[in-house]
Amino acid sequence: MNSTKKEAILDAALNLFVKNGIDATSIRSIAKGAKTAEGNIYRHFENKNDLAREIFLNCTMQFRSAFEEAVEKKDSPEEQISALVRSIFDFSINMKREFAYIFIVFHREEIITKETLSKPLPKDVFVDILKKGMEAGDFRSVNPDIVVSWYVGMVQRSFTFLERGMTPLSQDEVIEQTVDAALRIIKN
Amino acid sequence: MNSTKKEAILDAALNLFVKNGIDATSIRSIAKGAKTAEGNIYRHFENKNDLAREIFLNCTMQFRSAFEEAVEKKDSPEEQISALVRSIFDFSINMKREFAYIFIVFHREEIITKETLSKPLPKDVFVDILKKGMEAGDFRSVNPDIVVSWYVGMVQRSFTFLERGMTPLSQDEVIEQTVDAALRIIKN
Amino acid sequence: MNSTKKEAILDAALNLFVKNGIDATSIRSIAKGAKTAEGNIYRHFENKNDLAREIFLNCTMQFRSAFEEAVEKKDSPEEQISALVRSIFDFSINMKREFAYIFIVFHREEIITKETLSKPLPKDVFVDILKKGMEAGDFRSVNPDIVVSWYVGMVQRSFTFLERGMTPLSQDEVIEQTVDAALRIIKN
Amino acid sequence: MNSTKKEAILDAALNLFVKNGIDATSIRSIAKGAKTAEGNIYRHFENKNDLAREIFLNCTMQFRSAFEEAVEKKDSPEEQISALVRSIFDFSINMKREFAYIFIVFHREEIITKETLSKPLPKDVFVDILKKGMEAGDFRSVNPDIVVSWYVGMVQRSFTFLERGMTPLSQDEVIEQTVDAALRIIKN
DNA sequence: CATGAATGAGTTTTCATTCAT
DNA sequence: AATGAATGAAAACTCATTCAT
Repeated sequence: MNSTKKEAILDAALNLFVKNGIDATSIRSIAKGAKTAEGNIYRHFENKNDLAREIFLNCTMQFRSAFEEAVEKKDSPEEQISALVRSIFDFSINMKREFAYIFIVFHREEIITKETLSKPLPKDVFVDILKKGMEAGDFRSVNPDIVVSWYVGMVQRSFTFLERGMTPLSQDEVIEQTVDAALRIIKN
Repeated sequence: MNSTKKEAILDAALNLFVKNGIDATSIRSIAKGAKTAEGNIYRHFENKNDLAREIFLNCTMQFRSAFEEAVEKKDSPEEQISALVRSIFDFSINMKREFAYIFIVFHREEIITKETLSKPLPKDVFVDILKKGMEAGDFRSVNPDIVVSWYVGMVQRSFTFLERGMTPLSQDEVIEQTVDAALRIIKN
Repeated sequence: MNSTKKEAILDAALNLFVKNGIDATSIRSIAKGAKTAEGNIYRHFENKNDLAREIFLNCTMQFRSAFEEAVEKKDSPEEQISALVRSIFDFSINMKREFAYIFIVFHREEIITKETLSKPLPKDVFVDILKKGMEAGDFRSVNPDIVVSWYVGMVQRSFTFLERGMTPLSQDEVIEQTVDAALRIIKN
Repeated sequence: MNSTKKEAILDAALNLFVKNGIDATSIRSIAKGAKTAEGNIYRHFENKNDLAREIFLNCTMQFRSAFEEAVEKKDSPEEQISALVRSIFDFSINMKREFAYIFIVFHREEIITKETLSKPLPKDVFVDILKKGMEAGDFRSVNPDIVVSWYVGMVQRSFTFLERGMTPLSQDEVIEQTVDAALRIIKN
């Protein structure tokens, strides 16, 4: 499945980081999971933080790609926003590890340096669509950055409620209603 | 400030947990912060997780109290919801440590056991108001649990964007617009 | 049951020392077992070793008393030796804690100082009978100290074999045969 | 002397365990004695109990080998039993650490699990010779397991008396008389 | 007399990282 | 390139002992 040792290491590390947390994951357990030797990890990554950072960049890239794909198939801004919100849910379900990981590391400044955040981020796709929709008069005028932050927060937290059994709704109901709420926020 | 050693320990631990994360905070550093001996922490708490759990319960209790106070002064459901959303922001600003801490521990199952979640939670206050507003016809009919999850997610993530400099808006602007968006979601 | 706190402490300590070992028994657990406070133990004993030493002296005194009682009822040296060997078994069964404890501490020089061994010891009773039996011509001439050491060793180890299920014999069979063997060793 | 680090650890640990007891021996002191780092001990052994267990197995293997060698050179059962009892003394003198250690750990169930005792034990050699001697009519009929337990107990305790200065006999006298007594127990 | 909070040195164990092979 | 033994600092936690109340 993993063509190279490096990929095997990245994959094993992501698994363990999400399952047990970054601090509770030892280099030795990553090496075991990747079926390689401990010392070998240091051939591919400077240290544990460097490894964690590279995983973060992979995850955000995939998140961004998911957004780009979601938008491509749709025409109207409203449909595009629907598709985008839906794609956050899709990502959080199908790429559970990657979605969880992004929020696990996001506030760890030893790992996510300012420089890391200077690369293209997932939210940029969202912001572009919102801007177009506002210009076209489909959406009311709001700062698009804050809208994206609302959307991500809504999905993330409603998903947590779902997982923790804190809401009686089904997964599909949560998705439908969140998409609906997202549009209510910005429609004229 | 801290009348008892136990309070000093709780206070120092909260400081460090929020600043450096729970795993990266050693018992020794907590002892140092509380100006007590390491061993003494174990007289008051079974172990590190037990300490973390007690802090969580303190924080959620305070969060809930903040909600209850916010609601008291207002009459109409709409004003009450505005006040509640605003009080999340207030709490996230004035009780920064407590607010941050709640989300830091929330998904750590070694600390937040099912039993921990069986106690009265902050969101219950919110849910009550939403139900009343729906009955009174002020709000459209949506599952109140999911609405609360949206609100908390919106505030939490927009606050993170604010802190990380990812939005050009001022703090007050973020608050006003988030309160506005919150009402748009549920109004008829 | 324990008329004084001191007795309660001695009793709780003996229990725990035999069950878990001396090192693995904390002052706190003794205090808990004796339903008193930790600090209170230091009112009655200088330190943990002092407590362990006093228990040892109690146990050996009781062991010695058991020997004295066993001898009293018998007349001939042979019957007396039989009764004594039997009484080691009796003691090892009825005063299991005390018997086990004696051998647990015996080689711990921090606890059993040379001075401790200068007091009247259980084996002295044995030695007296053996000497009398030799003088009377009932027993062959052997150093009585070494004979006692054999007897104690035989009982102790055969009892261990019994407890560990390493012999198919019943408890009574082991006792009878050991008494028989003890006599064979010294008879003319 | 120790070709590998692992052997150095085993050797240093045995020294300290016998000298100070297992509980009173810290991993740090073992590491120091073996001239290695503390952490390295955990590469070779799971934990302290695991280390103690491996030492026990080494010791009993050597004890058994000593028995096997002792028997080889002799023909008649009586000579063989004499040689065996003598070899317990030899072992207790020349392999003082190993002999002492066996009895130190024997009753610690965290270390000597039932599984540990399922391996070939020293006493088996003894039992075989006794059985042969009984069949040949040289010895009276007694359960051989209990006889071995007597022998081991006699040697062990008479040796303790010797070391503690509790008998006026010399080492050689103790040995001769114990061998003599051992035969008296089983001869017809 | 009794209590139990406080101390701080000590214990076992883990782990990121290095390096000889 | 790959391995995994070795290192030693640091972690969580324990405990005998003291002492203010």
